[in-house]
Amino acid sequence: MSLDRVEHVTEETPRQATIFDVARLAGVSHQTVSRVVNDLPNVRSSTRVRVEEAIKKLRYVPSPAARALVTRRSRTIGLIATGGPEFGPSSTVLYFNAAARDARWSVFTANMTDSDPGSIRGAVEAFLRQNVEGIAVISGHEGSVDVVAGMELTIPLVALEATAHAGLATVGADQYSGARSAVKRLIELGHRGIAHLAGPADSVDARERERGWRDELGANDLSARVIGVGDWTPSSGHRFGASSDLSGLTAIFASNDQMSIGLIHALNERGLAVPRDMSVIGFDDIPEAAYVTPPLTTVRQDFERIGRDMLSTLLSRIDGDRTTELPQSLPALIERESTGPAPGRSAVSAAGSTRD
Amino acid sequence: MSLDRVEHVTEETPRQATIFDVARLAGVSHQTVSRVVNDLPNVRSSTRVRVEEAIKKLRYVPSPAARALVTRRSRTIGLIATGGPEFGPSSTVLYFNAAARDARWSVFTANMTDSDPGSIRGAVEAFLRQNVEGIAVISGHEGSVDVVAGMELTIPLVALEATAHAGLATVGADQYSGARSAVKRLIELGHRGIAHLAGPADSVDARERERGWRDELGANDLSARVIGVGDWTPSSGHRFGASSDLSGLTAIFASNDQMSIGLIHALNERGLAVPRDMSVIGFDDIPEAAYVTPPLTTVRQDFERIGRDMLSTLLSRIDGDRTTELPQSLPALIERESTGPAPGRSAVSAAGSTRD
DNA sequence: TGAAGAGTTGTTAGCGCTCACAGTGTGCTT
DNA sequence: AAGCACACTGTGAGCGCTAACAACTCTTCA
Repeated sequence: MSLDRVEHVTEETPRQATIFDVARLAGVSHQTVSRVVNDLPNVRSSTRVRVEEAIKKLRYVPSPAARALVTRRSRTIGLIATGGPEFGPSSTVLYFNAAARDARWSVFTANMTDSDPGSIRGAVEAFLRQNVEGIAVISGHEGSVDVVAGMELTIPLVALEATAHAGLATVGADQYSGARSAVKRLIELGHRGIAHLAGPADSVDARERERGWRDELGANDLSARVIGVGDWTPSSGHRFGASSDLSGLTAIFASNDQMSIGLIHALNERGLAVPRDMSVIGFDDIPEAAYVTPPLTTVRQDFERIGRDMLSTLLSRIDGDRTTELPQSLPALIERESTGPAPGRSAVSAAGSTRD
Repeated sequence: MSLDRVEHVTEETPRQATIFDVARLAGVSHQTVSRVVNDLPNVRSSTRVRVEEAIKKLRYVPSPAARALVTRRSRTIGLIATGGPEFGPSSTVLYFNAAARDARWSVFTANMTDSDPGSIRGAVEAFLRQNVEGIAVISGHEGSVDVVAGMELTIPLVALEATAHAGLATVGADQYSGARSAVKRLIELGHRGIAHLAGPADSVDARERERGWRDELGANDLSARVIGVGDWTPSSGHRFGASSDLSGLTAIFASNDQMSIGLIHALNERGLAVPRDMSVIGFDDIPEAAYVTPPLTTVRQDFERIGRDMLSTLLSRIDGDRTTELPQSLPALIERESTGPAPGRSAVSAAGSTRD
């Protein structure tokens, strides 16, 4: 007596119905039930209906464990996210998850505030043990992706990156062009001394933004100067804003909005008004950006699209399709009030290369 | 060809080693291997060592699918998170995940931007199918928890809430006291007309903050006025800041920092300086709070602690321990520059109840 | 009319693991 | 010297499912 689910006076055992229970009720073999459940052909429609009714009646749901055991598939993805609760990555994670839910895939998440190789490897191993069919990495730190890529997995890997990475699928926004468009606008406004407040050195996005800034300046024969390398936080923006030498500068392109906010605050503390004395431009367009003082000019990224693109790329890789193009979205410049015309040339002492 | 490293000439079958492979190599039965793997007693230490060596040599990892199939345990948790990428919930989710990883549990996440009952039920059902052993709900919307609670699950459920919910475990910060302390400080500063910019009506946290504000005013015989019910976003704060009748008011307690930022911006647009004409106090202490203009006085919540508390509460519930006390952390008032002494009484026309 | 063929259904054997229980050997007691 | 408890180890069954194949029931057309 193994299948006796009753036996209890009242105390109903809520044991899940199995494929055999359904088979018995529908008067077919368990295999036929399996066929119906998996939507395979060659089942008479009258039989199918009978089985479906039994399924409904017994509230049968297939056991993923049993299924995974025999098929070696899990319909499950592992997601590695490093970094703190910054707006951008958080949003991407959120929409990646939402997209997976829509596609009826489950996702395991491993969050870690740091990104040391050991933790990442441990997380990947845990995922592997869970039979995930693909891994996604949403990380600011470039190293994270390399660690995972270096593990030579046999399952697909997708990373959030601004540039193509040797041999692995990356999805993201075109940080480079976004940065160039920001700097271009500054130049149009008459600025010549345009500094950069960079993001962390191990972030590809940060490097791409810096490269865009540098190239746009170079294309206009303007000289480039980095006033600091921050860590994305407002407090790092504040730190460099407070301590940097600002001579010859009329504009600063910060690598994200949060640092811009800290930077502007520090500028104000030094008696510099934005944008009168100094224009500031950020990156991301966080929800607060429009409401700080002054409202921030920034480059908007579509995090929802990036998250969803990552998922669909990963899913098509899992389906064996390695040819699909990798999506790259184009960030858009949002002009608000932290930027304005360059102040009178008097202030632009270092703009020796003004020759446009 | 991108990640295809396989295809090696020798055609090694990379089939995962099973418990039987280990048993054969170690010269014991599979059951003994199982004992070693599960750290059960009654295994001679020399045997144990031999088995461990075999495990290492074969790179054996137990199959969770097989294990789950027989034990009906999965060492897995389902996490439901609703709402957008706001700082608070995102942080809680992040630290909950991190804590789970530390405890060697896996977590499935279902993110949804809305919180309609159908989606939530669907997510819970998916979790159940995956044999999760517990469910956590991190949601601004009160309804979300009720939906899950209403499903009468047999597995433990933990929710992020400010108040005890009928019969289910909730973890959170004491929003009520946090709010009271904020309002108390405002009163100490001489304010009498202290309005509230509320959070969404379906948020328990929002209601608790409002209740704290109201009670503290009542305790001081001050009258209460809500200038709007926002949705946590800066833009809703801005909307109410722009349109509200502010007569008789010298301070506003906003239900979160983001709305405070929008609110202050609107105030400035109306020619009101903060804190000279109006003090504003927020809630959460988001990273930007210290760097906006003026730096925001706010009530700090320890999201890391909340996330970790949620996990440990859930885990102890899963272990059958229903008696553990539910952690409640106490938010701390952080006083910065968006609050100041009440302006001259001349402006306080509606403060008829000024009698202390 | 019957045999090939297509459509439909059932049977069996695992997937990799744990559980329950049945053994085996060792030391200690009487 | 027999008995017994205890530590250790092995055997068999079965978790719920799918894959492979066997078997059965109709058509259909020579």
